[in-house]
Amino acid sequence: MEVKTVCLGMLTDGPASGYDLKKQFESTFGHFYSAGYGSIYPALSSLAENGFVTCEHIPQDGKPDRKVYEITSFGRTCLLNLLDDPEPGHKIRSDFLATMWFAHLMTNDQVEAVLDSLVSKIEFQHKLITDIQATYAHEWPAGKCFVAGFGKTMAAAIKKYVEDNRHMLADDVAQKTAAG
Amino acid sequence: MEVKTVCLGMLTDGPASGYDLKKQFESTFGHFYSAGYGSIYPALSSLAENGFVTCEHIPQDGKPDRKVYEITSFGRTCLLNLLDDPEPGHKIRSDFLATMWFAHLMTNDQVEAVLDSLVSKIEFQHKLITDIQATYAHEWPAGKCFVAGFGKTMAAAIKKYVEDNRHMLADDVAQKTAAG
DNA sequence: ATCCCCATGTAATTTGTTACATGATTGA
DNA sequence: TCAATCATGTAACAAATTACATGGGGAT
Repeated sequence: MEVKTVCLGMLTDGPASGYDLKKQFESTFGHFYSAGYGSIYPALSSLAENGFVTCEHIPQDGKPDRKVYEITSFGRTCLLNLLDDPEPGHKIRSDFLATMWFAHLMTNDQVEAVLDSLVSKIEFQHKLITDIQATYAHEWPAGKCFVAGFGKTMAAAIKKYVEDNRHMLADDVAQKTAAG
Repeated sequence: MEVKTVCLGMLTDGPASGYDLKKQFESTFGHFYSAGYGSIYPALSSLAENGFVTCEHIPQDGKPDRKVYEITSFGRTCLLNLLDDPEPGHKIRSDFLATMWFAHLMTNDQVEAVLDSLVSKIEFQHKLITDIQATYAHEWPAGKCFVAGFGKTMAAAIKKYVEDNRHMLADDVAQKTAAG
């Protein structure tokens, strides 16, 4: 699913600016989808050009005009078609796991540092989702609750797996050292 | 981490062709990193051009020459540097979760179909890792065991989460129907 | 017959990332 | 005074995906 489609979907919750959408990409979508301004702004322009959304320019003092986008009924219809894929992807691109695959080529300290970094990122992610849930979950439809719960469950599973199994890696390095 | 680096790393297990590496991307790397021929062949050419690997052309009858690549000691040194990043990424790009985020815009049947598709993909992935473990785990260093275990644990956690929580989504659609 | 496996590669296209460019307001 | 927040956008670049192009051998 491209950034365009996600932006269009986000606008079903009400009108918003590119800046607003970026915040949503960082918060609620942070654990499964990312997009920067360089993708969002062109996506919104393109959506507006093609009549999926309308754009209202709101002048502000000292800042560029705030451009608030609103989904059109045409946009809504198209969104439903775009969401219709019965087999949406779920892809992991993990440099972390790729690195661990080659752990035997690294020093114990390097491996430990990588593991620590992952755990702290995952803890941050878990906390972020928890905070967002506390604020918004009461007004969310089931799908959003499902997604947030998914993120927390994965974060918890990753943390537990790493903590339960990181000793394997240390042991392996120790053996290398003993053998070498 | 780019495809080039992963290919270089794979070659530390011994000489291999692009075709061989592709199989590895589909099997052991399947759950966390993907690459097609369109990325792999150019990556190997580039590695050879820059002296990270050597290439032996093995003539075959009826088929194109098999090109077997072997890592050089220079390539090995560079690989260690490339693996040195203490904060490797771990990114999810989930059209599945994005779709579920908008579940309230979809019909119950659509949501169910998406969920079924994910579960069957995840089951396939879990089985694939299990089969590979059965064949290779005894000769694997700890890092590879860690990565395979990670994949299985995630697959199991996803399956359980979806099965335990999919009723939420059905209920939500039922409410929509009752309300509309 | 037909399909899958073997085996390589290029080129066009799509997509996204990063760096650049600007600049006022607000709170610590 | 310094960092963060607000607010937009373009252009260059990097990277990967997809489609195209070829073709024999072996199994069912």
